[in-house]
Amino acid sequence: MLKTVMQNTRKKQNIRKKELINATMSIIHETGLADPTLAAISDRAGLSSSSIVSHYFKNKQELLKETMLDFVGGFLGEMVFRVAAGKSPLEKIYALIDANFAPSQCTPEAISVWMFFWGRVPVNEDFAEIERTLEKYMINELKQALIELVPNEQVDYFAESVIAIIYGLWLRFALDPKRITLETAHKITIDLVHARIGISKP
Amino acid sequence: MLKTVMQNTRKKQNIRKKELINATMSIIHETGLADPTLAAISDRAGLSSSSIVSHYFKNKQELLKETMLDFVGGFLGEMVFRVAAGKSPLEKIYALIDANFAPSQCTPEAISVWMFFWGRVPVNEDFAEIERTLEKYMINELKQALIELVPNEQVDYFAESVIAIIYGLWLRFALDPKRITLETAHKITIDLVHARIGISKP
Amino acid sequence: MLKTVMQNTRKKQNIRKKELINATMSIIHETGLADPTLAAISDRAGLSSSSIVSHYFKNKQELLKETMLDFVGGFLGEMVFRVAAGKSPLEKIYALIDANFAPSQCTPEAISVWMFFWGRVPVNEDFAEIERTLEKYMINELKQALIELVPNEQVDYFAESVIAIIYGLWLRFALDPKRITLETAHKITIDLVHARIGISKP
Amino acid sequence: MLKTVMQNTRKKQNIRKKELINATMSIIHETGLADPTLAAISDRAGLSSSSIVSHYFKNKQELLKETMLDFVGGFLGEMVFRVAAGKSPLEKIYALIDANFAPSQCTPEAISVWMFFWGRVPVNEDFAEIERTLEKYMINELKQALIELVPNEQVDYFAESVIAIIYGLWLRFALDPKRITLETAHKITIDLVHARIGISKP
DNA sequence: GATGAATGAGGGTTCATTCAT
DNA sequence: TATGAATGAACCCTCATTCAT
Repeated sequence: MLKTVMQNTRKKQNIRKKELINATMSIIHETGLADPTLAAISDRAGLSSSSIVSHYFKNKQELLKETMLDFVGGFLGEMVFRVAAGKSPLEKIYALIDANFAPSQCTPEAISVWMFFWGRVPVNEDFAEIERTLEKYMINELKQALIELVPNEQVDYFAESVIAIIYGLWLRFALDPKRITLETAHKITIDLVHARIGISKP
Repeated sequence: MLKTVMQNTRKKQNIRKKELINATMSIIHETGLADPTLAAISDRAGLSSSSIVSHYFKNKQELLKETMLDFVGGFLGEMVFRVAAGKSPLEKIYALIDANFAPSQCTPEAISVWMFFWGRVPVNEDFAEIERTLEKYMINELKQALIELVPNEQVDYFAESVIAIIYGLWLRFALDPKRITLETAHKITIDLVHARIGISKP
Repeated sequence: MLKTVMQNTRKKQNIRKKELINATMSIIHETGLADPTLAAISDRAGLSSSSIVSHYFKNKQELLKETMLDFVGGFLGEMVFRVAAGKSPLEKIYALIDANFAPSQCTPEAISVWMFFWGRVPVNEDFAEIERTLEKYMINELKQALIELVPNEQVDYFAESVIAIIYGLWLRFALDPKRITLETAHKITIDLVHARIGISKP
Repeated sequence: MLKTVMQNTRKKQNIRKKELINATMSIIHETGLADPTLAAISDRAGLSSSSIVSHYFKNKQELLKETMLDFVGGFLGEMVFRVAAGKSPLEKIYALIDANFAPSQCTPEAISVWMFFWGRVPVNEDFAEIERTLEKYMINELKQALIELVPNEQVDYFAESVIAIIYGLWLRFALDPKRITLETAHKITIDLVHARIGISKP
């Protein structure tokens, strides 16, 4: 009985936290990557005062960190899941690419948040740590697949190529979504893989 | 006589402006991509008061805009010059890639300024306009070279691939310079071009 | 029966109040005489929410007032008891001095609370009233003893001297406990009494 | 010429700083030893916004520290001067006592500031350092005089007695100025000295 | 009785900008 | 040209208090 109450409380609290996190992402998108203010965030979340934030998060930085953990973590989870479902090495690579260009990552809001995140990585140690984790997982999954497709000594090099093209297309897309469609971006990446693997197997 | 005085004055004024622009870049680098404050900038420029800035620039935004014009313009000029020196289409492409990984663009400070610039493009219309110009020139030079190397209908697609990999490697390098050397980044780009052209000419 | 329940309830309530009062003193000591926050106090008392305080006290000021009543009242009671036990006028004066330097008043926490109290007297009317009561009792006890030792017209003057030296040594001790030991402080006061009475009876 | 300008500027700045310091003391007195707010201070100084304070002081703590340096320093200077003017050891002790009860230290505002200062010494390290300096000088002057009046081994003990009675009377006076006049306080101290020296020379 | 949610006021600080000199 | 003075807006954060459960 007590347990139920506590779970409900816990759940309720998490719901409100999630609402604030969502509000944060929403505001980041809306104000164009500028530092979101707590006032705007709490207003968006339907709360009346910015002081409520400290009820749920230690401070602004903590809110931002948890927002990114939620966001990047969501992507990471989806990616790992997709890759795991790949039957062959090549399929796994495709899955990884697909994850990067998945609809959930391509909404205007998601793009804004990614840009916000990347732009702050060099300044924000919390963000940097998240980025390191993200990159570790991505590069790891990629290498595990590549190792069966290319000579050992070329794995690192190929992995870097694939990651780079994904990041690059993402950046291009974010800088001006009208310049390139996601489909094209997706295709370019796949083609690159083909080309690289093609020339690596004489 | 008066003209000479005015020219001197004008020249002097430009010198001071350049000093402030350099100070701006210096501070951007030092404070880690955070919004530089006028106080920090004027201090770095050896001026004692931040109010002096409005003698040379309308406001902070104007200073930032001119800083980016100076910085991005410098890169653009160098790039155009290098490409023009290329004897063949392929050489021109190499030249364009070389320009992107040129030493002048790879100092820690230059990397910081690039990141600052890119991160603000979605927020700052002035920056966005500069970015559009930059991209127009780059893509133009690239296409002029590609048109002689690949079928017409593939030019856009190839150009986008090359630009994307450059941007991607840049982003990777900026996020963590220790993860990849510029030499590797350079080589990956060149290899990509080879691979793409390779598979496009069976 | 009902009465018993109510008494128990009343007793329980008083226990909780006392816990909060103790917590208040504990926090005052720990945070170094700064204004204690209700959050810190309720946390120290083992309660999870600061809002519980208003169940037991009207508001923060009331809690502080009752804390001081408890603390100063404790000292006052002890002092009155000690003085009453004195057999002669001189013994009563000694008892009064002893009470001021009694172990219970000399713990680091007690010193902090005294300092907090004195420092707030000029600001806090509740505290001021408590201080007036304290002083009234002390000076009264002192004068009743002195009246048998010195000429009538000098009683006020002597009383003031003794009280002042006690307060002064206390302040000195509180400002830096390492500068003077309590034993020395005690001795100085006794000596003063001797000296004063000595010269008053040629 | 330039020097004159700089001096004027410097002087002007110091004038404004002094105004803010005076405003701080004024507000401390008026709001009854509570932490003065920058808004109240700048308002009192005739400035419109609290932000101006950071033009002259790093932050609030710095303003408070300099206020106390100014205030306590003023007393210390006066005391040292008075003591130096004393012709004999006894005169020097009288001078020290006089300094403590000098009119400049006995205005209602001065009393408030002293109470504010003492109350914060245990919390504020800057204040503590000032207090240590003050006490060092006072005790030093006192001992130099006492050494010619009482046996060597009693100097410390006597000095502590005198300081304590001064502090005590001060505290008494501050807690309720109506309870004791400064004249009486002064007389009590002098009498104590007589009494102590009297009994020390059998 | 006890908890967590929510509010609103207030404070210190930063900063771009304007103005007088 | 250059400086220092001054302003006002904005922001984050703390905290006592109230309310529903």
